[in-house]
Formats: sequence, structure tokens, C-alpha cells
Amino acid sequence: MSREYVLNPVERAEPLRIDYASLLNEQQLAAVQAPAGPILVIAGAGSGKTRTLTYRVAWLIEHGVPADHILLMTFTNKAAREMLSRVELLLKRDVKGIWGGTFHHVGNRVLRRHAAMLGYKGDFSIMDREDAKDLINACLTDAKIDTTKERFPKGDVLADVFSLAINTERTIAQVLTGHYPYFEQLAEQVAKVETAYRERKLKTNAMDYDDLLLNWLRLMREHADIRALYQSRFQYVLVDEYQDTNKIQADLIDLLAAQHRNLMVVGDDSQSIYSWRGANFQNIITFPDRYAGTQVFKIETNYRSVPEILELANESISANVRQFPKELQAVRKSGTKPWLIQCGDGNQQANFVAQRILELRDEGYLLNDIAVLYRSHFHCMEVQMELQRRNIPFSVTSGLRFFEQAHIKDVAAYLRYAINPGDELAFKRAAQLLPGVGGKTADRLWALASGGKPLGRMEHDAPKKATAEWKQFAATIAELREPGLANQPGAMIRRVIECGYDNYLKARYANYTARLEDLNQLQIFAQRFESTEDFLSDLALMTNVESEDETAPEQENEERVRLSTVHQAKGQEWGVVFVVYLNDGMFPSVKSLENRDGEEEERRLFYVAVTRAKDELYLSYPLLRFSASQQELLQKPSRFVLEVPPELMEEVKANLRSREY
DNA sequence: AGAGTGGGCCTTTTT
DNA sequence: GGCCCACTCT
Repeated sequence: MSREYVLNPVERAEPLRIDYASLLNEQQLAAVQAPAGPILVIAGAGSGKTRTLTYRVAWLIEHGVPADHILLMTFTNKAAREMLSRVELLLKRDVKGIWGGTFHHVGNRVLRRHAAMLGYKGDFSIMDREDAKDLINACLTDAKIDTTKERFPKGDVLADVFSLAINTERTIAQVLTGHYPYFEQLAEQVAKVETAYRERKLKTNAMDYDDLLLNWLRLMREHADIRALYQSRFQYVLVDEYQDTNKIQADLIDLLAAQHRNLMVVGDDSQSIYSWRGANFQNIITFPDRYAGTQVFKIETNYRSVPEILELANESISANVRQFPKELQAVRKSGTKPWLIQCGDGNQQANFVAQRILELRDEGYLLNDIAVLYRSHFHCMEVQMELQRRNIPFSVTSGLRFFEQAHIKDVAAYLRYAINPGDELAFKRAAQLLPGVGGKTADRLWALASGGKPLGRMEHDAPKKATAEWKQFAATIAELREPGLANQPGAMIRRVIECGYDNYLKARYANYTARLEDLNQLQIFAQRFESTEDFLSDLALMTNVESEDETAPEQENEERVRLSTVHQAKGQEWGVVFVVYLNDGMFPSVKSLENRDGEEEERRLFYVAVTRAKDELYLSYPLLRFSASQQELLQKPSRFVLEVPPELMEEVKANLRSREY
């Protein structure tokens, strides 16, 4: 929205550039102009939460708060970037000094400076989930736990257990009891593996995602001078999506804001959807108790959706017991009721979606303004195929993040090992790209290399058939470490590709060109960084390819239907939204119903899904589903559509031949 | 012994 | 598409 802003007519030494009163509603204005101190903003879906935060930041700066004394915590790095660029537009001035981003992002930034105090080096690597799993599995093998006698959790599960323990600040035993009772008796051994894992991370100079929070907190708790440094620096702390913070994040914030107590948290308990990651909306609910003198603001005017959609949302969420009572008010004029579409099976559902999208395009909707949302990634298979078949452009926020694709990780492993010679995982990954080198040989080579043997003298230690490739590998690493190259990640990537990875790629993958193109994009992206560490940490902390779009900015404006999980649709909006596979057991998912609070969280997720829609909402469910065993399963509609009064929806049966829906 | 390959089985959500 | 397992090849 571009609006002219008028200078405030009131005489001031330095007049305000922004006329807040004409740009914000009363509730938003009150929050933006609130006096310093603890502030809780309960902001319903589509009520201008981001707008409020953005103007608050602008307001602070206009009132003389230096940009680098402001900390803005957001749920994605993209959200931080968008907010800050809007602030710049408003103020017509650079606000680069603001510290903004995700908890992990800011943690990384702090830890790079003070790593030495924790026994780490400043050039530590960041491990993603796959790395964590691999390293835990290695620890598991080392620990010689007899996994045959008794079923013992695998690296995957252990990574979850460790993560939950850190994020909720509970012990391993407590997490096992609460979430994995069938492993409860193994608590002692699991804790031993965790200790080994922690030591191994320190030894290889690598941190996983949770370490970026845990070590940051430790740093501030254990070192009074560091604590004082950041406590006095951050005069104003603002936290977006506060309902999705977990224990450790809340503690970080409490500690950071302890001196000035100028803490503004914004959120909506009805949209808390990350409890499986340790998020606890008790943080938002108990905020006024923890901060005496909290000013509470409620923003309940919804600008986004037509009243019919909002009514459905309000009605649905009212079934939840645990929440702040609230009712969103619509300002938009009456539109159309949400549709409830019964389909024969997944294919018919996909057909319906595709057909309706074409019609919407004829009616004048841009494809960019249409989204298909679902509970789990695999629910979008049929829709993807149908859109493909009809040549309707779409983009998927896939389960795989950009960084997690094999070829991206391969090249990154070269860079990681080059700048952090202690990075065991990176070394082993790169080594296993050579012919005849698998896990065991990589272990052996690592033992030699980490013991101090120069790579250049190891060609006889590598398998015979890999001698030439080993020489090339050693030469490439040496070259990457040369001062001229070591801080130019873009040039480093180019070298890795040219020095053999290109050939490997050709031989290994059928879609060679697509992958090479990814690497070219990666190189372009990398060129913007002045240090390889910065580049690698940004890469590892990047969220989805599509949602961050760092590497392919030209796609931003392309006309595409968006396919996304509801989780990844958080904070976004579209003119028309389809929610598919609204079947009991799919949405809500079977798994979620296993624990007590699961259903309420799934209902909040449903609430998030429907409140993404501005004009039209299509809720669909198939009656039959093809299961893995090729059997057709009879499906029930989701309890979430059955529990809202039927008169709030227009019920239809998809019948594509006659196009009656 | 260890590397590489193919088939069968399963799939919640993510920094 | 990923993971595990069994099988074959070096």
C-alpha cells in the first residue's frame, strides 16, 4: 500500500515525518505510540500485526532511539528483511544498524564474536538436521550400545529428543517420559550419547541449530560482562510471533530485556502451531504476570477477509478451551460463503482445484493471488500432477530446503572443510564423493587427516582407483585455502565446480543441467558475501527456497499458484485459498491426535489456514484415498468442517463433467 | 570387507 | 523421495 504521508502539523524541534494517526487505526496507533515498558500486543489474524510492528520501529527511530539499539526478532529472516525495508521506505533513511532476524540468526551473530569464551573457534560450522543425525549416529556407533538386544532410538529420533530437551529446558529423561515413554528406561544411555554428541560437536568446531540458542544463553548467563554488553545495548526489544516461542527463546528474551524492560511482544495465541518444536503459548498468556506493569493492547479489526470467511474462522476456533477469548471484527463488505467440496477421490479433488483455478484466472485473478494449502507435504501430489498436466504454473514450498539438496550440500562441504579443517562431517561428505570411498574409508582417511597428515601426502591412503581424484581433491582444498580465495565464497564455488564436481554431477544425476543451474545461482548468491563464514551460516539458516527466494529473485514476480503447507503459509495471504484433504486423520493428522493437546493445536492450524483467504475459500475432502498398499480407504470429512454450523458453508459435490459445483 | 545398487516400505509440521 | 535391507561386485 503506497500512501503519501503528511508532516505532522504540530511544532517540534524535529518534526515527525510520518502521520501515524492517519495511517493506523485506533488500536494500532495506541500500540505504536505506547510509552516505554513491557507491552503485550494481542493481534488477531489479518489485523495488521506486521504493520503495527513496522510503525513501532519507525516511531522509535523518529523519537531518537539509535537503530543499533533496537532488536527485532522475527519468525523468518524474510519477515525481518521485509519489515526493515518498509521502515526504510517510511523514514527514507537507512536502518541497517537494527539487529533483526530469527533467534538462530541473531544467536549466530553473537556467537561468532564470542565463540572463544565457550571453547569454540569463530569460524565454527553450522550443522543442519541431516548433519546432526549423521553425527549422532556416529556417536551411537562409538558408544557400542547393543541395539540388537533392545530397540534403541536411531539418530533421527535422538536428534528430536535432544532438540526438545534444549528448547523446553528439560532433561533427557523428562522428554523421554513425556514424548517417548517406550524409551523411558533407556534415559541413562541416551543421555550418554548426548554427552558424546556434545563433545564431538565441540571437537569438530560445529554447532547445530539448538546450539545457536543454547550456547548464546550460556554465554550470557555465565559471563557477566557479555550479559551486560547486550543488556545495555538493546534498549528496545521487539518480538514477532511470540506465541510460537519456546522456553529457551523466552528466557533469551527475558535476559536481553532485563535491564531496560522495553519489551514489546506481538502474537496471537490462536495461531500457535509449533508446540511440537517446544513452542509454548503459555509464554504469551503469562506475559503480564511475568512483567509487572504490562500494557496490553488488543488489535481485533480484520482487514483481510470477507465476513463470511471470518465467521467460519471465529466459529471454528471457539471450540478450543485454552485461549484468550477474542472475536475478530470484519471491516470488509459481505462476499461469498466458504465452499465445502466433497470429492470422490484425490484425483477428482485435484481436478476440481485445477479447473477452478483456470476459471478464477478468467475471472481476473492473478495466479500469484491463489494458494493451495495442506497439512502435510505429500498431500499435494495429485494437485501438482494435475497443474503440471494443464500447464498451470505453480511453485511448491517443498519439504526439502535449498541447502538440503545433495548437490548444494556437496559443494558447501568443500567450503566448510576448507575454512574449518576440524569439520569432520564436511570432510567425510566431500571424501565420499570420490570413487570407491564409502563410510569406512572416509573414517580412516579422516583419522589420518585430523591426525595432522597433509592431504597432499595421502594419495596412497585413498583407494587405488581414486588416486587421481584424491590428488585433485587435495589440490582443490589447498587452493581454496589460499588467502586470495578463502574469503570469496562465489569464486570458491566456481573452483569446486570446475575442479571435478561438474563431472561428478554429470555422471551421478539425470537432471544434471538443473542442478548445475542451482549451483550457478548459488555462486551468484555467494558473491554478495564478504566472508565465507557469513555465506555458509546464511545458507544453513535460510528457510525454504521458495519462501526466501534469495537465489532466484527474478522468480518473485512470476505468475504462479502457490502450493504450501499451512505451517509455511503462516503470515501470508491470498485472494483465493484452497485447503485440500480435509479428512479426519489427515487434517487433523493421526499422529497429532495421540497426545492430549494435539487436537486443539490442529484446530489452530485449521484456523491459520482459513484466515489466509481474503475473498474466497474452498475446503475440500475426498471420500476415498489410495493408501500405500493400493487399497482404497473410506475417508471421513475432517472434524473441523463437521463441527462448524453447516449454514456457514456452501456445500457441493464436485462433478467436473457438468461443472456443477 | 566394504562399496554400490535395487527393491520394498513409509510419509506431520521446521529453525 | 528417503530409508533400510539384501544382494552383487570389486
